[in-house]
Amino acid sequence: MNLKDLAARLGLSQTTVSRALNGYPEVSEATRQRVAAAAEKYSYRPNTRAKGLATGRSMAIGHVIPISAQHEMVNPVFGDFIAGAGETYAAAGYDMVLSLVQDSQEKRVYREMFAKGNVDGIVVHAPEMQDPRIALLQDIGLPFAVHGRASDVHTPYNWLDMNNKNAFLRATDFLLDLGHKRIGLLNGLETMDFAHRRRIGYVEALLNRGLAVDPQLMRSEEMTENYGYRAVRQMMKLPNPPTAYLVSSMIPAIGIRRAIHDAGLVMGRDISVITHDDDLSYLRNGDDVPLFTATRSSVREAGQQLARILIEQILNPQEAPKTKLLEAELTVGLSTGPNMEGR
Amino acid sequence: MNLKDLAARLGLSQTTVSRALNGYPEVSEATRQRVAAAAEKYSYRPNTRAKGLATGRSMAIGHVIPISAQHEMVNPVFGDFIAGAGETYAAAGYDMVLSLVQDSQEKRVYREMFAKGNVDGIVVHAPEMQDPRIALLQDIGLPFAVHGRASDVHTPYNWLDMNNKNAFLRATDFLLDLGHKRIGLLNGLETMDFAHRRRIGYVEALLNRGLAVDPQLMRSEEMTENYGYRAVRQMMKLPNPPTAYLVSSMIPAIGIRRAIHDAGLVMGRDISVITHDDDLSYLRNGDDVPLFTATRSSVREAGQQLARILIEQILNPQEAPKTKLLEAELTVGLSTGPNMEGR
DNA sequence: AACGTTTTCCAAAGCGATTTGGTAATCGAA
DNA sequence: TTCGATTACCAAATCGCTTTGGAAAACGTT
Repeated sequence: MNLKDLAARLGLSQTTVSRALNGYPEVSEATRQRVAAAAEKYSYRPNTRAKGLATGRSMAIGHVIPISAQHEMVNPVFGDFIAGAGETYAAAGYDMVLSLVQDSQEKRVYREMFAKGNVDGIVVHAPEMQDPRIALLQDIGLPFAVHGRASDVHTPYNWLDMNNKNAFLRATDFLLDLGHKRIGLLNGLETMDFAHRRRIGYVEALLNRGLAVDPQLMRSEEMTENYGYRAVRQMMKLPNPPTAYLVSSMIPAIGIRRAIHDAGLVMGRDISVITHDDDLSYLRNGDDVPLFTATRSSVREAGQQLARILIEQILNPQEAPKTKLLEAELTVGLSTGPNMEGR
Repeated sequence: MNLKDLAARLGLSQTTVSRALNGYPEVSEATRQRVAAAAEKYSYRPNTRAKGLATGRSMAIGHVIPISAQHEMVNPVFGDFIAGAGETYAAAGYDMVLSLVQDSQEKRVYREMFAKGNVDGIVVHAPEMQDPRIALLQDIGLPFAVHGRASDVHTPYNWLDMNNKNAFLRATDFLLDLGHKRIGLLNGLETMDFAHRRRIGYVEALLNRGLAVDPQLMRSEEMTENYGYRAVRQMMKLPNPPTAYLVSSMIPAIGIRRAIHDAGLVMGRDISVITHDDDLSYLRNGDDVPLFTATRSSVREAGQQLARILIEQILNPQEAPKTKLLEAELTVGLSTGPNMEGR
């Protein structure tokens, strides 16, 4: 059933039917009712492509997920972020189109998306410190919003970020307050902007107390379970091993827990662990009592809010970019305790 | 830059330019070259919506992700499946459009997707035993392919499934061969078809050896880490607790590991665990030695192959539906050992 | 040279919506 | 009664592509 048929069935012109359905005023209330009823009856839905062609908008938003050639890992955070964004899109009538792209091809894909006109805007994932995608998208003139920030990009753009530096500063402070002096940092890849900011927070907290920053205690890798396990096993062999660890995600934190157990120690008593917790739906941090002491910030909520920012930008292209910084919440769980060394 | 402009610049008709770019024969090789060069130079890309309107195809495939109201969890498997499917789509020139939908609304969404014509086909996720979506999609006449199967649906349709029954039968056999008599089953939600089949495999293995099936040893819940922990803690309190566990995914398996440790026991020595492993990129089962004994089947590969099946169906709508059953591979890791009870 | 084929191109008609630029019909006020 | 304004509708243009139905030019054959 298309507009033409529907109009014919109603004995009206396509114009009138279209106007009636789209809420334009130049249609009498009576016919509007009649049209609405018929549309319902024949379950008429305007063809997306035709509508898009006529209006010049596609009512779709693109998410380009870079798959790096070396470590072809899908960010585990991705599912929940998408779920959040998807809720907002659905409510606003937007579709979400996903492209999985080799990161070498990413720029080409952005240009193509614009040229082919199949999205009205783009969400940029996993920004690096001087991420070239931002300048590219500004250059192209395609509305976009970034999940995170790029430290070395200084032109304004839409972003939503968790306050990574502050979260890790507070977490480190918390461990220092418990008497820990040697704290291992298991960071994500520090080419990623978020990881870079986290390290800054960690370092700043140490320096604030006049403590030395030991490169041997700092790691930066992709956040897998094994990474947590391996890194901690190795650091434990140091002459002066850490008494506490700060880790970037629940998944390596689980690996840390395993390493601690394997060494015959107890997490929270012998060794303290704080993790960042993205509040993933399938990896809840304990039922009532949080398992890990953690800085928590819901990635799903981030998805919701960033989607809203982008949609607003699309609707009002002249408006200045919006930014939002979410603060993480520090919840104390069972994985931390006072430094018992030398008691 | 659109077709009209490009044709004007070349002094050719839109027809000729279109044909040249789409590889039709009625264009001389010389002008084809000329057109290709100009298209490249002005980086011309046909507008997706216009092309779709003209051809009647949208070159997009829909994935409807149901979000159930009770437990609004995003399946952790989802990211990797999408990654696999995405590779195939990209290679074949298809876009992927995602809809996150409250499961109560799901049927409406399928109908709308068809009516609005914004996808050429659909991938059905997480089928239940008598999944009504299959009949619905057949009724609508929209090409689709199912990741998994629906036991109670007997009309032919495209599907790709892992041999869940066989995997769990073999895993159970493996534990029985090690001398375990009481084996706990931590299954996924058994309204899901895959979980139902897994239970059948488990039960069949027990019955084959004339062993009783104890309902107290069988659980069926959403596959979170806490689920694994809680269930095993509880089963351990039984007068006659299991000496081994069979679990549906790595994530609850990690919870089981925690429960075993917390009880002061050693996994693989005191208690054996076998898990199914979807081979997720961010949850590898150990580095060189597998951590868990597991039945493994790559969900990413499943995504790739199912996407291929669907695309074929779209291109040849008259062809009979295709099906594919992947066998899981049993890899022995550190989490299993002989039953030491009473030695 | 004549004639049928093949090659190479083009004008125009779609695809299914929105939107522009109207026109009758009705209404109110002078 | 007349005339401008308002109401309620419509025909046709438009978005950017593909595709149909030619038609002119080149070619081959006799």
